[in-house]
Amino acid sequence: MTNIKEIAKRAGVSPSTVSRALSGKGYVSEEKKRRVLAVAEEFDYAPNLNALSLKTGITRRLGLVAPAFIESVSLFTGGFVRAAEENGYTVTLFMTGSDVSKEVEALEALRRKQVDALVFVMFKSDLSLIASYTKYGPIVSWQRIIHPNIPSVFMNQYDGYTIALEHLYARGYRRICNIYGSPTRLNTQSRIDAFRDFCAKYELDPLACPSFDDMGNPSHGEQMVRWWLENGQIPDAFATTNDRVAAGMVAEARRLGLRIPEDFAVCGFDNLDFADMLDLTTIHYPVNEQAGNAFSIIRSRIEEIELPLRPLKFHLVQRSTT
Amino acid sequence: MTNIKEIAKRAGVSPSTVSRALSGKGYVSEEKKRRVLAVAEEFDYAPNLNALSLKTGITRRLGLVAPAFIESVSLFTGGFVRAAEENGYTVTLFMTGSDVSKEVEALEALRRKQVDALVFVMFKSDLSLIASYTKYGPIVSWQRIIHPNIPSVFMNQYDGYTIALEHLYARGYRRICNIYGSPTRLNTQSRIDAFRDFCAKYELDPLACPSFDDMGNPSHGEQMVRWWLENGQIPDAFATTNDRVAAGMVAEARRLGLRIPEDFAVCGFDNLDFADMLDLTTIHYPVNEQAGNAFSIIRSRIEEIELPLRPLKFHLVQRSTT
DNA sequence: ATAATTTGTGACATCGATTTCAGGTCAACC
DNA sequence: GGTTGACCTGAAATCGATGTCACAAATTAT
Repeated sequence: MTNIKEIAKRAGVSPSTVSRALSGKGYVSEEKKRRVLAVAEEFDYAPNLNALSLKTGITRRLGLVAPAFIESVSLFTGGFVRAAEENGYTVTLFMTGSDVSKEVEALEALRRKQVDALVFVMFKSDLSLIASYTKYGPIVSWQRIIHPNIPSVFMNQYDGYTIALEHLYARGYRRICNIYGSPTRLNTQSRIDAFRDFCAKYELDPLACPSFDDMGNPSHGEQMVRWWLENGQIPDAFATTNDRVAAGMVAEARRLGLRIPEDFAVCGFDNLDFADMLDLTTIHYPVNEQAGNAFSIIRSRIEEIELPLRPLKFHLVQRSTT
Repeated sequence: MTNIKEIAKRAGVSPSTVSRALSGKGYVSEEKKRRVLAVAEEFDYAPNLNALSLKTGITRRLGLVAPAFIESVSLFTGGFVRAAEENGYTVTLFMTGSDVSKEVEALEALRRKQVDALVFVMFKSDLSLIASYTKYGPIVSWQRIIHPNIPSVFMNQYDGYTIALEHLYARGYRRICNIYGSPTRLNTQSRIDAFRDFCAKYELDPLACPSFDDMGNPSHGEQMVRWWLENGQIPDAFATTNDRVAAGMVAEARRLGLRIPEDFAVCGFDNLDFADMLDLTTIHYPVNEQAGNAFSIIRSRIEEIELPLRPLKFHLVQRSTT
């Protein structure tokens, strides 16, 4: 274990001088600097980051809290880690399985100074509980929330959903069915608003087709197709929560011998990897870049600097399901 | 910042006694113990983990090094993080983008005691370079390698590939085409062996159908389909590197109006999430459990204990593409 | 020539914990 | 009564870095 003291002894100087020589801060004579650098090189010196963290109170480690590493989370994680590493930060993972006690463990890690800040991809805890930890470091949320101390990097899905609806309309579909996620999420409300405004604009009857709540998995998509086959005429098109639901619909339709988009059209949301494989029309959600913004917010708080956030936009990726 | 000294003062004892009271090691009178615990509670004490790491030389942090968070990596990561967290470890991510210098950064993090051990999901560096860091902590590889100091948790794909081939044979396919990954990987060699033995067993002509190397992405699968349409009669069935290639084939076939499995059958490998959505027959690879084994190896080295590894097996998941 | 800076260096305190060590009390045992 | 050992406690060293401070030498300014 070559530490700074060891190097100091070998180079015939004090530990303070070694520290100065290596960090480049403060005055050190050229000659001693050379000697220290040579010795450090020779004895393969590497600073102990734990000592540094203890001394400075800064770890340059960020915690990312997510329920599981399903695809959209992986996308976010990838973008976040890239941004972090480019700026000399490192990312520590906390996997909660939507278990509140695991979320608390992540919060405790912040309190115990294992990480400098946290980003919650998704959480179940009370917002007030999470907020009570902001005194230990910045906390950012991807999940759309409103709280003075916890910035959230959500994108307003009103715009994205409107793009989907306009696209379906342009393709000639008139009986459009909405498949929503959890009604308690703010994003769902935005989508409902988007649909209402869309109907008003084109003078469509918003009641011509029911909406469905709490859909999110492929199995929900499968159920949806079967439900319509048993309960009346299937709508022209479906605007869905996400690609996973849409994928379930496409898969079930194929199994049942239905044709897409002739029998019904489907538009996904997110543009995950597999959307391409399924040839699914979808709304591209720039998750990667958004994760970069989450990092920028955290960094600007930690380093107390202004950082610009990249403006992000949804856009349509048309494929063969509409 | 309530530290142990603060608690000591408030409780009217020495820091040593506080430490003993909280850790439960050594003698402390019942009365002082109660007092210390009460004060710690009251002042919301939480130990500083950096101080602990510095003192003990142990961080209980593990590094996971991967090129990117594509699906199979996410699966591995999920399994690894779960196992780690269950045992009081935390996982820090290093994303390399297959860049050797980024791999070195992860190795340096081990040297600087930011993590206690590393698991490489995949790497490009020289094995000898990585091996030179094993003196700083255990290093485990998922990528199949052979090195005395770096255990690798690979599964022999001979067995898995044989299952795929036997299945295709049982379904009546005789002209079977192999789509391999990188020929330098040991797993590819195992698959080639599996195919040779398979042909010998059923007296098939191993030259009746060419094999393809270096395939790994959906786009490769698409190219493959088009290549066959231009270059002669398409084989009965394809055994592929992974689900991604298989997905590309399925997608392209649908686009071109080919029927699967009538025009050709496809068997994937890995059983990733989207295989289900595509209704893809594939070989299930227990990545999750294997990640758990990777953790067990690391833990057994760190804590110097014996831990059993779970025996893992490939199995077929039949869906509609064969 | 003297005052004021700039440069260069090491001793020492500090970050926040654990752990060793030395010393003290008290009961039990021979 | 003296020895032994369990119980209890706090001072001080330690982990490995940084940074303040005091002091000295060299350089520049007045």
